[in-house]
Amino acid sequence: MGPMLYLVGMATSRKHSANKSTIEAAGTAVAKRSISERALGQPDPGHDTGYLDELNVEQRAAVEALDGPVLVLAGAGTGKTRVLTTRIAHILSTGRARPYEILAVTFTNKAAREMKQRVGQLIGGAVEGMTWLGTFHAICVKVLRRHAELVDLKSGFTILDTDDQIRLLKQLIAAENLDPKRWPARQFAGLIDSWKNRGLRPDQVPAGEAASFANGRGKELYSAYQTRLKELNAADFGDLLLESLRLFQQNPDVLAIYQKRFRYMLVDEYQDTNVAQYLWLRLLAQGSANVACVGDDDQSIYGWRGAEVDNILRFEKDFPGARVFRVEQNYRSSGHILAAASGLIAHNRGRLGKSLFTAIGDGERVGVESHWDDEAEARAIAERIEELRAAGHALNEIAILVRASFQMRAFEDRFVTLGLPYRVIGGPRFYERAEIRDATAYFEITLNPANDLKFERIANTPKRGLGQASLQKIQRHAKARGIPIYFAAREIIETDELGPRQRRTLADLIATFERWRALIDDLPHTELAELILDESGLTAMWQRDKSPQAHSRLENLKELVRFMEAFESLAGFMEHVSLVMSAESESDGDRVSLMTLHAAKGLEFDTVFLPGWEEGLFPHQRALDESGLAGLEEERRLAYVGLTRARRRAQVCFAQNRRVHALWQSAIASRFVDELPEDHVEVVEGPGGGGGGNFGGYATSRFANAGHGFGGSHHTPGWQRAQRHQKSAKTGGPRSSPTIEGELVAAGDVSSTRFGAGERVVHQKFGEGTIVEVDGNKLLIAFDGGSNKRVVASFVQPAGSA
DNA sequence: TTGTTACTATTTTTT
DNA sequence: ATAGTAACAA
Repeated sequence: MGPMLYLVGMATSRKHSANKSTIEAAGTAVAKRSISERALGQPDPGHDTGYLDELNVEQRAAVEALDGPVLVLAGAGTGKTRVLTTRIAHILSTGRARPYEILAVTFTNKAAREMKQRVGQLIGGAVEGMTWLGTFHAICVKVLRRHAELVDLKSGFTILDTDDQIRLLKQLIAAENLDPKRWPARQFAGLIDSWKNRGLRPDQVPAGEAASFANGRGKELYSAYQTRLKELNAADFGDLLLESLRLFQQNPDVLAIYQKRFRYMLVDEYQDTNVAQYLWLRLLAQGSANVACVGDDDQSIYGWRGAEVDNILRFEKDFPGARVFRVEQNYRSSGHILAAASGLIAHNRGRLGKSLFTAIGDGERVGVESHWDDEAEARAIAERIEELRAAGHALNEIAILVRASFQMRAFEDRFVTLGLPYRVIGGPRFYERAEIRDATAYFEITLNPANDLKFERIANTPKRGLGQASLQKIQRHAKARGIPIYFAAREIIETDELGPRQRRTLADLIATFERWRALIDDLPHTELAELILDESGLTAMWQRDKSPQAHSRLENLKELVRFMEAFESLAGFMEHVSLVMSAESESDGDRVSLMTLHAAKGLEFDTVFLPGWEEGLFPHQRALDESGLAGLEEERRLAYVGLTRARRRAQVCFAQNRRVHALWQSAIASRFVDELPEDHVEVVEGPGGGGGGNFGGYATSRFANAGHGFGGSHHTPGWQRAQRHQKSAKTGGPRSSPTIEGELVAAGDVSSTRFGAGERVVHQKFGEGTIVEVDGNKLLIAFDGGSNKRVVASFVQPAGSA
């Protein structure tokens, strides 16, 4: 069905007659396109603009509109980054600006890196001159370091990470004699963050909101927090933006410098900007007004952390004379997938409207399938993956996108038992891991003893008998003398304030730091780092640790030192650490990717599995409760993002029963499932097609629709239902028999293993255990953690073999 | 000061 | 269920 150029998606927006014309325009685009494309295909005489030939008409128009405000609405897979990078190349090659006169902002370091690299491909070494290409935060830091004194900071200010922030807030809450249980620091951190996202300083917070925390003392507390930050010469992430905004607002002369400097401005993912970023940008754009924002309102999925879709919807009003370009040819997905995604997103009301089309052809329809529960779901998907692999598909081209990270467990369990290589994307970032934070805290104090929060972090890590009692004494002394804790500690060891034992350990610690500090200039920084890791006892601490992750933590520490080699000095490295909170390294091997939908934005795969499309989970109940219709629409955009990640195959599924927390709940299909346009969907119906051998019970756990599921086929005993009613069950089936039918796969590789029953082994995820039974290449292991699992032999190692 | 037990919250996540 | 945290006891 369908013409070569497949047209999909209706621009659905109540407003703008413009959208109507979009539909019509899209209708005629097929014919017009090829003609105008040919017409424009001729190289523009005069300039060396070969890079423009790579673009289609729409992209090219967006690139060539250099003057004045421009909004580029670039749908999923339409070459958004290409437009941005080519635009930069165009500005440079037409001599409109020098590299350092272009401001290009992204949200993530990854995006910044990619942009830099791709601009480099277009224009060569000149990218190095693009000093103002980076994340909002990185650019703000750069500005703030130059003018720190104007916002009550010193140029060497430190950037607080989340841990530091929480620790500080805890202290403040305690100082105000508030019940830390009733007023958790975490929650307050979130509140402050949301204020900062909206560009609100303490005096600007609406009274009602400020009163909502700490018995109405929220505002005072926020204010106290800011004061404390200045005392510590520190800024949190929100401050980077907020303070540079204040800098511009309160110092017109400084603002003028940057307005003049940035002749051209480009913003990536504009739909993700928050109010503070918007205000910041608008101030700067009042200079040259050559601001180009690229984004897709349909992919705005970060509303919950302050992003304002409104920014993109309002663009034409905010930037008078703005021109809007739509880039609508999708180069990623085949027809049915794109059509399904477009049909789904058409249910949203507040959107600018786009009609994506693809020339790739119809391809496969989007599969819709239901399963009995989350385990059956994982089993079925893993099975499909095995099939794809057997058919020659690379695992790297397969992804499973979930709504919430707890869903990953079922898949991980399944993959581990099958021995299917997978990788989890997202999760705790490298620099957020405890061992890395501890290590960097030691580095930081060596460089900068005045960093109180870091000192507090490691004073008793590893445990050295300096508990909170001692720490409090030091803190009190520091406060009384008005000096940083480190120096207070150095003074207090001269007194009898502490017990003799604590006094000695503290003196030791301080002396060690002094010794390290003396070595900064004499020792290569990586060697110093290794020395610090050893002498601090951190290495020993993890070597002693018997938990299954201890080994990987040690690996991480080694990785950290390796990572440092890329920097010139310890100080250079530390500056980097505070801003670049990611260091992905493991991209090796052919693996299935497992991640949240949020983490998937910007990625693409041949095959995408979208499990868990159930009411309450997706759309998530909380999104609905907290944000109503807006929340629902954001969830729908998330579904849209998920579908549009797929190039050739997308498989949606939902479970009829899902364990939420501890108890089983019956689930109903997500409304999004029924919003998919029927013509582009392939429903896997009923148990009829099953009968896959002896394991029919699992192979046939596919029902057309939940709700009507006559789930009681031969292999679905009543215990599930029983479970639902009497949620007492201690040994729910899943736990005690995790992998009854592990035989389904891995049958090809039954070579005996080097293991025997009774041997001690280590598993990366489950820790140590004893082999109970050997069955081909699969081992039944009683893990010390108390669980019995069946695991493929290649996933374990003999215990004790480092 | 450290280790134990009780209690609670549990979407998404960058900088 | 479970993990992370906070109060409590040794």
